[in-house]
Amino acid sequence: MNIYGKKNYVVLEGVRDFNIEEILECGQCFNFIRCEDYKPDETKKISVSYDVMAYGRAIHIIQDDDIVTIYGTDEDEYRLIWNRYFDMDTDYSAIKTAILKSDSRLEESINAKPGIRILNQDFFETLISFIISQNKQIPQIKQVVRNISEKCGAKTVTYKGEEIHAFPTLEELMTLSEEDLRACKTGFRAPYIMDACRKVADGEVSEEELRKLPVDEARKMLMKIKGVGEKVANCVLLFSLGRREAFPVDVWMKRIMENMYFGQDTNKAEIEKFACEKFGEYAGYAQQYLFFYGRENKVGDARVNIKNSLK
DNA sequence: CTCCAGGTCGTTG
DNA sequence: CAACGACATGGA
Repeated sequence: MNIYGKKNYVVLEGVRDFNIEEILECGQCFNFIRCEDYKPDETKKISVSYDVMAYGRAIHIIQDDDIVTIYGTDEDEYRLIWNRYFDMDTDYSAIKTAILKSDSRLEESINAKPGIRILNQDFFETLISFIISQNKQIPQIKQVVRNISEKCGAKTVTYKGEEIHAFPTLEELMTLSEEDLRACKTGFRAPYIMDACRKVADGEVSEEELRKLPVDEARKMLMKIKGVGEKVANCVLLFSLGRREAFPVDVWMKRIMENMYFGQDTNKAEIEKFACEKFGEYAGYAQQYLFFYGRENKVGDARVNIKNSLK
């Protein structure tokens, strides 16, 4: 991959295993805006463009096959932040090979979304975002993340010069009362967010410690926060702490795994254990390919199965 | 109107 | 420890 840095943008050429739409829309990240006003160029196969907010900044990304242009940054900042954010130093073709070696039946899922990458997101933002995610749909999670950002996140600008708010830091979020949080439509999760802020501020939950601890102990530490259970903890481990062996099991993964491996109702703990043994250090990657594919195809969704059986 | 959503908590058996 | 309702909110 070649990197061309200009004053206000960076061009990546020869990018492999990278599809910005798949990366952002696969459910790991909630802080981006799909730019529907962008007019696709039929001849160049440019599909969409995105504003992505992370690490207090806003960038704009356009992809044209293996050329990715990131506006609102420069080469130094790219190497400092975005290279790691997009997990660019990881060889995804090797990962796909390893997963297929564990089970060749994942080929369909991988081929459906071959450009997925697991982002390295900010720890605090990921923690709060996945606390919000419980019992909500993705568009609503994104809306609440926006509400909170606009309420107390620092102002920054998009590549167009439009004002936008970054996700708040711990200190910024702690200026909000429970009532303020409820006004952001966090609902019953408001006290959970308060507890997460308090425990991170106290150091009872420490990013530095979490990065050192064995994964099981790190998960336990995260679960000391009220509103953080097994699934949310695994999402934080996978999406912000680089623990690719974590395998979050939600309603979708439950359906998908029951459909693929168990053929009957199976509890989440058993599914997680099975997947971790099967995919090992690549469990998190496997989860993401399966999740996105299964969700788009509504695998195991009772309502869809009924519809299909009526045809 | 009813049901459900990238769940988790608190309470019961 | 498994089962189950509650929890805010909005869309189907």
